[in-house]
Amino acid sequence: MQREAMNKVQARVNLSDIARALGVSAAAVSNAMSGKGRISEDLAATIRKKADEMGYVPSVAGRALRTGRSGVLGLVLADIAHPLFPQIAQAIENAASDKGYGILIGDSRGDINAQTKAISRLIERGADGLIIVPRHGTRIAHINHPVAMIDAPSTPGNTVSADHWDGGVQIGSYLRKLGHRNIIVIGGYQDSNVQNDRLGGMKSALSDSARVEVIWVEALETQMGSGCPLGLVPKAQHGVTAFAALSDLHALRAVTELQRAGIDVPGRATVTGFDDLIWSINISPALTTMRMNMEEIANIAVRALITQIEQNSHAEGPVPGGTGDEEPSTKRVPMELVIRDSSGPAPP
Amino acid sequence: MQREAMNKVQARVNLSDIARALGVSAAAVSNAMSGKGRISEDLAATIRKKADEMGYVPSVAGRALRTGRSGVLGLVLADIAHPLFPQIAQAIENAASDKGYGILIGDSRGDINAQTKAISRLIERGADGLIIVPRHGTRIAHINHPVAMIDAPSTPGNTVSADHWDGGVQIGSYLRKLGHRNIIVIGGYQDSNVQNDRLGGMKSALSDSARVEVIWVEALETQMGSGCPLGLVPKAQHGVTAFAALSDLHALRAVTELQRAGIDVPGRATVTGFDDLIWSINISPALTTMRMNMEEIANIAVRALITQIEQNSHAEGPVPGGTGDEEPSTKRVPMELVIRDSSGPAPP
DNA sequence: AAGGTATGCTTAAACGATTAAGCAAACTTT
DNA sequence: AAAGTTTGCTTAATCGTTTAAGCATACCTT
Repeated sequence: MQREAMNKVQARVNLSDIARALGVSAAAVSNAMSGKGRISEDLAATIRKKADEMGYVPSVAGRALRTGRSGVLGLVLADIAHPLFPQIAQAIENAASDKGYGILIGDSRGDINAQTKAISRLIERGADGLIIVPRHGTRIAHINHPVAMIDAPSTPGNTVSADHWDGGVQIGSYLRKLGHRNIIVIGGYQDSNVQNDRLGGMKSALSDSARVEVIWVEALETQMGSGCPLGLVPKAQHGVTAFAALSDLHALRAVTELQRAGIDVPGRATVTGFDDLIWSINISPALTTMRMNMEEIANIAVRALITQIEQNSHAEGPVPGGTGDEEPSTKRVPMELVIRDSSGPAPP
Repeated sequence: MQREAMNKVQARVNLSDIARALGVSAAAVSNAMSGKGRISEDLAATIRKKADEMGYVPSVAGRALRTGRSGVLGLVLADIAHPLFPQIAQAIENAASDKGYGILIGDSRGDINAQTKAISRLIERGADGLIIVPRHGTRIAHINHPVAMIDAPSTPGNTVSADHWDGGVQIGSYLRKLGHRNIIVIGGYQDSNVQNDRLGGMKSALSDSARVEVIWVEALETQMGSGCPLGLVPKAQHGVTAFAALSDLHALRAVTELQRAGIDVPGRATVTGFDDLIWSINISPALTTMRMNMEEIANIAVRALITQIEQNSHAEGPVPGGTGDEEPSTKRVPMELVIRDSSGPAPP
C-alpha cells in the first residue's frame, strides 16, 4: 500500500528522467530546452514534446546553483504600508514576471537601519538585483549589486522616476488658468525629494502670478498632535481659493475638512492632489490629481535592472562606465493631469 | 591589471573556504553552523568565529538544492492594488522574516485563471508554501502544496481569518446602543464571503431593533456608471440616521457624499466603516471603523504554514489527517471597534 | 583489561541544472 | 580520396550545501 506501485506519486521530473525516457543524455535535454548548444531540430522537438508530457518543470535551485543567478529581483520598500505601494508593487510584479523574474519583497518600515538589513537579506536570499523605492530623504549606502531606483533623484545608479517637477508645473499652470491667485500647498515631509520636486514645479509655474503658502503636515502634527485639523477653513475664509496637496492623502484631508465646515468644493475652494490613489475617483467630489505612469516606470526600472544583471554575468567585476548601449542612468516619466470634480475656476 | 592580484575581489565565501582556512572538513563547518551533527563546542566556536570574520553567507541555492526547501513563501493576492494589501503584505513579510523566510509575491489582478497561473509560477519558483488571500468568491483549485488561507472561510486547508461576523455584531450593537433604528448598510460585491459575514453579523445584532437596508455598490455602478452617487442624501433626509459601510472605502464615499450636501457627520448621520485603512484617522471627521489584527492573523498563518512545511519534509507524501499536534484548521481572530468622530447618537 | 558505547571528526555521495571538452559520423573542400 | 570542417551527440566536471556512513580515539562499564 505504501509503495508507489499503482499511484505514480512521481516526485518531480528532472532532466535525467526525460533523458532516460528517451535514451539520450541529460545534456541533450538541457540543450533542447534552452535552445543553446548544438542539437538537431528533430531531436529537440521530440525532447520538448516528451518534457511537456512528463510535466517537466526546471528546478530553480539546480539552475541557480549552476549559473549563479536566481531569476528573482528584490523589491525594497521604505514602508510597505504606504498607500502608493500597491500600484508600485503591482506594476513591478507585472513587468518582472513578463521577463521571467519573480519578486521578493523587503520592507524596512521607514527605518534606515532596517532598510540596510532588508537589502542584505534580499541579497543573501539570492536576488539577482534590487529595485529600491526610498522614501523622504533616505540615502542608500553603496551596494555592490545591480540596482534600479525609483523616485530617488540624484542617487548613483540607474534611476527612474516620475517627472514630479513637471507634474508640479502642470498643476500650477492649471490652477493659474483657472484664475487662482492665492494658493496653499499642503505637503507631508519637508525633506522628501519627491514632494520638493513637486513643490518646486508648482512654484515655478505660479510664482509670478499667485501668492503661494506651504503647510507641512508632518511638522504641524508633531506640534499639534496627530490627526489635528490643518486650519484650512480660516484660510478659505480669508481669500485662499485653492488647496494643492502634494499627495492625495492630504488632498483627502483638505476636502473633508473644508466640506465639514460647509465650504463647497470646488464652488468656493479648489482642491487638487497627487498620485491618483485608488479611492480618489470615488470620493465626492472626485479628486483632480496628477497620475504617475507606474507601468512605464516599472518597465523601465525592470529593464534597466535586467540589463545590468546580464551585463554583470558576461563581464567580470564592476561594470565599466558607459559602453554606449545602456539606458540613460536617470529617466523621467511624464505625469498626467487628471481633471475631475474637485477643481474649478476661482470664485470672483 | 585584470587579474585579481591586489584587489581581493573575493567572489563569495563558501563552506570549503572556511574549512580550508582552518584545516578542517567542510562537513565540520556545516555542522558547526547548523548545530546539528556531532561536533565539539570548542571547534564549533572557532569555526563560527572564522566564518564571521570571513563574512560567510550560506548559499540559498546550494542549500535549496540539497534540502529541497527554498526558505521562501509565496504570497498570492487576488489583487495587489486593493488598499487593504499593504497591511497584509507588511504583516506577512514581518512574520515570515522573523521565522527566516522570504516572501515572493504573486498577483492575479482579480482574474481566476491568472490566479491559478500565479500559484503555479510561485510553486515553480520553489516556494515552500503559499499564503493565499482570495477575493470575493474566488475558489482555489486543490493544490498539492502547503497552503494557508487568509479570509477565505470554508476553504480546505489551514485558514485564518478575522472574525468578520463578530465584527459585524460589534458594529451592530454599537449602533443600536447609539439609538439608531433606521440603518443603511453599504457593501461592495454581493458575493464576497467577507462582506456577507460582516453583514450577517450586523443584521443579527440589529434585526430585532432596527430597519436595515443594504446597498451593493458594485451592482449599482454597473447600472449607473462607475463613481455614481450612492443616493444617500435623500435617504438621510427621510429618516435614515446611520450608514454602516462594509469597507472604509465605501464609508469614505458616504462621508463625502453626505458632507457635500451639507449633512453633518455625525450630527445628522453616523457613518462607520471596516478595515481601518491608513487614511481613516486623517479624514474629517475621523472614521469610526472595525480594525483587524493583521499582525496576529499573519503570525498564525505563517506559523501554520511553516508547521505544514516542516511536517511534509519529515513524512513523505500527503500529510495524514489529524495527528493531534496541529493548529486548528480554521481560526478566527477578533476584530476591534475603533470609535472616532464619524459616529454619534441618533438625532431625535 | 577486555568489551562496549560515546564522541569528534572525515569521506563521499547526493540534489538538478549547465557547459566546456571530446569524439564520432557526415559533410565539404581541393 | 585525403584533409579539413561542421554537425550532433555524450562524458564529465561543476556550482555549495547537507547528511549518511565510516573510522579512529577516548571514555565507561564490569
